[in-house]
Amino acid sequence: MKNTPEKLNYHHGDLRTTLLKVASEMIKEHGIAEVSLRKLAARVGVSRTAPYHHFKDKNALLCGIAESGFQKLHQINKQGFAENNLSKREHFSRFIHDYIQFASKNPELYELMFGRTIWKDKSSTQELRDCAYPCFQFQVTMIEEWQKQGLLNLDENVDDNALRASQVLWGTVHGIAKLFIDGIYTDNSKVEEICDYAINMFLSSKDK
Amino acid sequence: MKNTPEKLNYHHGDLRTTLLKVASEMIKEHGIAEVSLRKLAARVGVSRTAPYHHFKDKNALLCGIAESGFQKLHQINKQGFAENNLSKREHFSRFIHDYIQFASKNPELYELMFGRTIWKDKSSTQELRDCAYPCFQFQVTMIEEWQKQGLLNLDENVDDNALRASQVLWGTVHGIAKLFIDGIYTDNSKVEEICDYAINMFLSSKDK
DNA sequence: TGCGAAAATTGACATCGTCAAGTTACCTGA
DNA sequence: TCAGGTAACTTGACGATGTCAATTTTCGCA
Repeated sequence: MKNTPEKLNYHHGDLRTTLLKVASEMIKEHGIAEVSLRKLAARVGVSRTAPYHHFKDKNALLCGIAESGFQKLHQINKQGFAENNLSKREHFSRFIHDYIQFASKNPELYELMFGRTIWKDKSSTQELRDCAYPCFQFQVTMIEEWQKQGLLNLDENVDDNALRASQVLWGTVHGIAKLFIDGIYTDNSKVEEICDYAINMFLSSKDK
Repeated sequence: MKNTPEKLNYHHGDLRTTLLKVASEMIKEHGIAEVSLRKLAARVGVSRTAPYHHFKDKNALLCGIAESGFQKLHQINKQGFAENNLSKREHFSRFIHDYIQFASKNPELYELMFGRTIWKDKSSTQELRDCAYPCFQFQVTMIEEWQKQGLLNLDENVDDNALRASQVLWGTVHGIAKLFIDGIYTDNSKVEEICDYAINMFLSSKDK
């Protein structure tokens, strides 16, 4: 019944959560650039400086939103990896497709998660790092797994295989995602096709 | 002798060029975010609105800078391609390394060239597009060439090979570049190594 | 009941992009 | 030579933004 949150009260009650939620919506709908603390505060029905009692500054709030993005992505990866009626090739394929799907469906969030706004100049929050690193690490571990199983078309002469393979692979999906998100690749209907092509390029010949 | 440009004159003489030059320096030294029209104007020794007589708005000025970036990149690619005492494998390798080198050495410029500031929302200038598309196209053509020569580890079942291969390949280098530039990959000393690994992954087995 | 801390507010400031109106310098044609 | 138009440039102003400082309101606990 009380679905419409009444802002009668001086104390909002759960402003922090509300700010994150509403800001996420604003980002999703109008893009990161359109989010200002003042507009956000207005939309929540609170004074312009109220958010400062819950976030050190704008950057901290954005980090908070990015956190939830990493949680979501991490969860997606874990789900895919846990799917146990798939061949390793299918697992690999699913990982790539899931990743790109996530990026295409949440372009603004993805931009925020990996954009320089946050990571450049060490402006990332400790909490964000605590959220993001396990997510990164999980991806590295997955790829390491496939690499050990000989799924990938890799260079036997390199020692540091696992790390390098995952760096290149992540680079590829990240790059494709970015090129789409930033409007350089424009034909969105080709996303999956490009992914499939990438997957094939990465597979060792015997697994094609 | 007259190396110090005297700003005595009401009419600057060549403000447009100067703005582009100084703005480029500012970008290179302090990053895109630190460039404001006002600071730029001040540094050039001109009033805050003077730039508006040479550029429609800030975005147009940034596009102007990006233009020169694409020209530089295009030139680098052409040079590499023209080098005729290299094997095709070496050509391919050089292309990748050159690209990443360019990105690492001009991170802020690269960010500008491919960032959403410019390409999102069709805010790119016509002149910029006239500069960028040939650059893109050249890359596609090069990759198409290597693909025809059977250099790449690609999927014979796909029709649209050339375009797809170039999209994936560009995605990879772009992604790696971005991950470094945006501060997610932090060990810059490993750039070349990662590139070499990528190159090996892309090469068809017989060419390794 | 009273009091301290937490939550929220208003006021203020600097910075920014950009518009409008005015001023200055140059160039061209009579 | 000079009149006048035009391009280059300037000052003034506006609204938006992030954020600080000082203040007020409310809550929860002793």
